[in-house]
Amino acid sequence: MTNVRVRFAPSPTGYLHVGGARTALFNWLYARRAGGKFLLRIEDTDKARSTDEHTKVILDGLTWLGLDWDEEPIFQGARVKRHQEVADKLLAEKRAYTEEGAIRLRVPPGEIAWDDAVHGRISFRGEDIKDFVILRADRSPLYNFAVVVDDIDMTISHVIRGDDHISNTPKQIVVYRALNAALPMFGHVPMIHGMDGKKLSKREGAAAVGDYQVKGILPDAMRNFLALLGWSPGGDREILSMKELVSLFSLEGILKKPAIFDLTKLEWMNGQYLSLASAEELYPLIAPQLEQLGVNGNKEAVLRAVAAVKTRSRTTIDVARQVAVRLDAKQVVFDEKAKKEIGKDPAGYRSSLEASLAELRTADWTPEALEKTLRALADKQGVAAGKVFQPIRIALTGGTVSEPVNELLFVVGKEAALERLQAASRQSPG
RNA sequence: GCCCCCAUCGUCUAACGGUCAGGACACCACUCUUUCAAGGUGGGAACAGGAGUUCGAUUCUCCUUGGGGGCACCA
Repeated sequence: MTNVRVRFAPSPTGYLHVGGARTALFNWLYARRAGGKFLLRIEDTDKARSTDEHTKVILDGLTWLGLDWDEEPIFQGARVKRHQEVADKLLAEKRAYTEEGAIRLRVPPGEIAWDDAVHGRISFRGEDIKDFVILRADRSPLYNFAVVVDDIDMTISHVIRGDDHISNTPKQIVVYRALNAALPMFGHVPMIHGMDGKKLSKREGAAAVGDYQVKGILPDAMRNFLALLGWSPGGDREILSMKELVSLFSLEGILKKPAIFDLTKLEWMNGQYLSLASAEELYPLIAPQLEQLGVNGNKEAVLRAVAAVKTRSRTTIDVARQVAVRLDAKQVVFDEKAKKEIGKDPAGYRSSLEASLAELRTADWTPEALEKTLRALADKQGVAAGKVFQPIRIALTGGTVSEPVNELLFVVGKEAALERLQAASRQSPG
């Protein structure tokens, strides 16, 4: 048993920012590593901006990333009575005073320092900090006060949060002191910046984890990528499972400098996870997207197509698009490169397809047999194998990139493939 | 303006006084191949600057510069 209790305390604003998601992940990893509790507190005191729907977005985002929590989430808005009670107590003890109806907490002079888990010792001076309001005239509590009251009541042992809270920490320490409560361990993790070096904004594509879900990123990849932004287990490890992350995580491994969010590397990592995943695992993610594209194929066919294309894909959207092309001729769109290839020699393109068709009609429809058949055809005609393969690839997919053509034929299926080749050999596309 | 934090390839990072400063993404070249956004091989690419401490600093200290964050009766 440990008494490690960490919390993630987002304010529900309608989306889970990647920075917040990473903070949640670090808290979660720390809790799980230590065998402690991971708790949630929703900072919903700003009623104008917070709704149940907004809270749900946060919870869904965490769930998507594979993060679970241990007790029912606490809602800060439901605790105002408690905040008022504590503020009144401080007032009675003369640690706070009234000013224009509001209650203001005294900040005594002297050093206010703590040993930060990621930065080491950080020190402020009480003289630099003004007495601050903890309860408004309408008796609603303020953030820096409410968080501490809640953290104390929840017996939070470690407060791991973004760097932007460093300058809130001395104020919060003043509250802990006024309440005679022991300080938790504070750890301030650096921010995540966009490619411009500034705070990550929606302008650079996506800033919320839900956006990446929509973009076709796998949760495992997202989690792996996020974990490595501002944290390192040391050494060269890159692809790390949830289990490995838990066993390797430590506060000491958190870097001090802000990290820049590199979408390209996220997509690369996603590609790695796509290659690793089985078609069966990917199926539930691909099927809805196919439906959206208006493609219906039986599961067997979809699985075969997924297996064929996932290695060459970076997102599940890529996968779905390519699967769609293989299952439904209507999804075939000729891209620029393909048109250019055909344009070089339209007659040759068609005659090559006709020759292949003649052989394929009677061929055994297995990848091995198909390759033999087509290579034999190329030999017979005295041309490079590519002359035979490439027109088929273009006719079948509308593009110049795919898995090996024999596998492609197999995935599309005999009947459909022959139809498409037949059609392509008769007319050159747009 | 005041307070605080930070500083290794373009980006993510390794290094915890002695390394030809390593890996990954991206990029380039070559290679494999029937194409590639796949595989393989190789290449260019960094210790912000200046003082110290030390036999020896990327590593420790200080300064400068640069970047970031915060200075609410927001969270």
